Amino acid sequence: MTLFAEVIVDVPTMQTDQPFTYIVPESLTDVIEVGMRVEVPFGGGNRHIQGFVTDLKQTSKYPEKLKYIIRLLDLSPVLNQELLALADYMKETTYAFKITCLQTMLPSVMKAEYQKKIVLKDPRHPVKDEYFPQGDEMDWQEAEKKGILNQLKKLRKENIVELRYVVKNKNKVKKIRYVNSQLTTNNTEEFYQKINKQASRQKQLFELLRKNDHQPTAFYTKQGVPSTVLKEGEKRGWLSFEDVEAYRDPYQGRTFKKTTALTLNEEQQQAVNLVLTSENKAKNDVFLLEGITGSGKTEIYLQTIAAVMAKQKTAIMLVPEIALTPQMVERFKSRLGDAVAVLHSGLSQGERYDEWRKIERGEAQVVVGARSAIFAPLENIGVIIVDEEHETSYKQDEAPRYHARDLAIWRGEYHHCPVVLGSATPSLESRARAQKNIYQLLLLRKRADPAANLPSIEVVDLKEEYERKNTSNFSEDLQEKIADRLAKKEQSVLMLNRRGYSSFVMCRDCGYVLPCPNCDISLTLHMDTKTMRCHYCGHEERIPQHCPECGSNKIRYYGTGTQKVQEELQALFPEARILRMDVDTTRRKGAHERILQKFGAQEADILLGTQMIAKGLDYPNITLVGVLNADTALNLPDFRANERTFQLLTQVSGRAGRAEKQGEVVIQTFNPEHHAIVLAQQQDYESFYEQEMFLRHQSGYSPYYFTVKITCSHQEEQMAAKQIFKIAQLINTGLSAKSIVLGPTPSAIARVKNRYQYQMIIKYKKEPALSQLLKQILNESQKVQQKGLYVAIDNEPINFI
DNA sequence: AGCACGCCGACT
DNA sequence: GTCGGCGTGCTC
Repeated sequence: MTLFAEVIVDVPTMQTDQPFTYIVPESLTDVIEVGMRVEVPFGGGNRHIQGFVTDLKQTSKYPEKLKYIIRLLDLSPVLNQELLALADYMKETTYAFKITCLQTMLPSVMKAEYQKKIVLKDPRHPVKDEYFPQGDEMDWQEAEKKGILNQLKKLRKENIVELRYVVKNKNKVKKIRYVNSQLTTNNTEEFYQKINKQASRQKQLFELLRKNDHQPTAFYTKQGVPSTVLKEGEKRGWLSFEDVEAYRDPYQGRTFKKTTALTLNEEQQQAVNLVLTSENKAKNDVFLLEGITGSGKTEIYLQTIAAVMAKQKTAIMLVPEIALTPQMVERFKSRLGDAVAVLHSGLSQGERYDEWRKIERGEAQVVVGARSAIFAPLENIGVIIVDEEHETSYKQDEAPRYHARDLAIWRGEYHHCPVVLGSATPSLESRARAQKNIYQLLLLRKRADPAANLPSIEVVDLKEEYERKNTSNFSEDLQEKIADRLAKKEQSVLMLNRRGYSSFVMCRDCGYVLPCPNCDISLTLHMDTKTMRCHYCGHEERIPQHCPECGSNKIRYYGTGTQKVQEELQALFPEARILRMDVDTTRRKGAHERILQKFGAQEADILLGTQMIAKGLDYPNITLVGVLNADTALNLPDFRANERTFQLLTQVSGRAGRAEKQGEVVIQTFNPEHHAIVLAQQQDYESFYEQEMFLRHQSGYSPYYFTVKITCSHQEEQMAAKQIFKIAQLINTGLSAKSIVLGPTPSAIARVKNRYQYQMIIKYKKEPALSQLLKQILNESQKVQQKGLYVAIDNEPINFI
């Protein structure tokens, strides 16, 4: 009986985005399984590519003659039924190709590389000497370099050489060579006699082997035994070698001091109990854990996971990439032990693959990782936690544009387990769902450390500073407080908000920022066209010379750099030891950690940085936090600008006074009466939530409306524009009257990598046919595709720019 | 994506 | 008359 395999091939295009049927050769019928990677012939020539088996059947619908699977690339499936189903869900919701979804779920080493080779069919053929002096095959690229490609192409037509495609499996398993002693009480004396009296190294090895059996070769060479002597030992029969599979472990050799659970306060205990009760009942509840900074959310996670582990179940814990600091990893490893696998961007490809294998084999019970850790191949999941659930890094900004939070909820449903979304400042979307009882709200109002008080927050109006002719980045208040900390040998953290740098225009006298007349957001400065533009509706106007509000001519581009600020700061406090942390100083691997470590070790008085310092900083001696410019994020042309500002200010304020010493926060702003700033000062998330929801309702944005962004790009501006307007027409005729279409308009960065971008945004409440319409658009734009025209659909975009 | 097929300009 | 340019269409 012939077996057929449905295969998703590694060709990410619309036309090939479907399973292709292949015959399973008889030799593989017993071993092939759904979820394995295979090598298959595809298209003209002898082209071979990688594919994923998604189904096995006894019959084939496809009548033509089918091709055979060449070989299996795996011994066991790399994707189980759950993850294959998750890929379907991803495809539906992100409009990505199936193959892209599948590959995204696996470590990058599992994506095949292709090598094209030219092979001489008969090694005795007379052309061998001329074209194949060594061996009977040659890389295509090598032939190209040598300039003999055309000749070889001719030989191919004459059937003398052929093309061969090699699908290279990059996932290499690391092996360590172990030494097993063959010495026994019976033969030891005999071997000893055989050692040459002068051969001191051999004697040393002999003694070592008697005491230390089964060690890696490195153990012996470290003691001064050369590898040649080890080989000699094998020859003489004292020892044998054994290659043992090993993991590349980034934490190898590190020991983590075991810690025990901290005592929970009533609120924390209540949260743990509710989540575990849900787990016990195998319900797929989603909890929104809303807790002020320092309320001990991590301890709740740890104890919940520990309880789940005790039931022999597994857990996933997602954290934003930036929060995966050594401090955080240490906390998990030391509490939960070796069962913790950690996945983050700092790992090499090999390390990542090994962590994945550990999980896949069931050797890790807990996975802690950034966005992509949601694809951890765990079975029997008991709880999934998404920490800092409001973080935008959970949304991938390239295809497939998935949101890890959504996939976490999907997996929770699949496993009938609770999902915990944690944050001090939940996204409005999540908080709104909690309001509607779709999620269960768990509130933490107290700091876990009873000695720690919430910091006091002061807002400084920079307009007043300017009136007093202080045009520096440091208000008098902030300067005084920094001086005070320096005197008391306490630490300060200063944040320079770089978001939106120079992209908007503001009046230095009154803080007025040019808004869009139609959209309730600020206009973006486009230097290329010297205009102010709205990204939503396409409104365009001249750059103003005078402030429309107060008539001042001090209206200018706003923004400043960390380096400049550091110089200014150093001039103000010549004796201060300043550490700077921004993209420039953290580019090198591990630089981020080193700076934090240095600051933690009190080797600096002031840490000056961009928003990357807002997270994970937990040092007891920080008693002052200064935000130099709270406004920049506020003025981004994005309906989430208020939310981001509030989140950032809350986050960074939480760095101050985490222990007994009282913390102070100074927020410098041109908009002291803006609700995002006032409510951040009052540390009142709930009021912020209500006010912001009101604004979202008025302006018709998430969570009241769903959004989809469509982007067209092409090297020629006209092509991109033409296509987006064509799409806009299709959308406009296909949508109900209740939905709103913004644009099309050129994207904020009108040209990226020499491609012009146009975008439009669809806002809708209920549009059951939209998904189908979008798929059709993708399909058709592919059909009429002029070379190099790309259409991208971003469902629930995070960045509107 | 990448290959074959096919139809037009510059060469032996 | 042929070699090779790249526009089109298809891949189990």
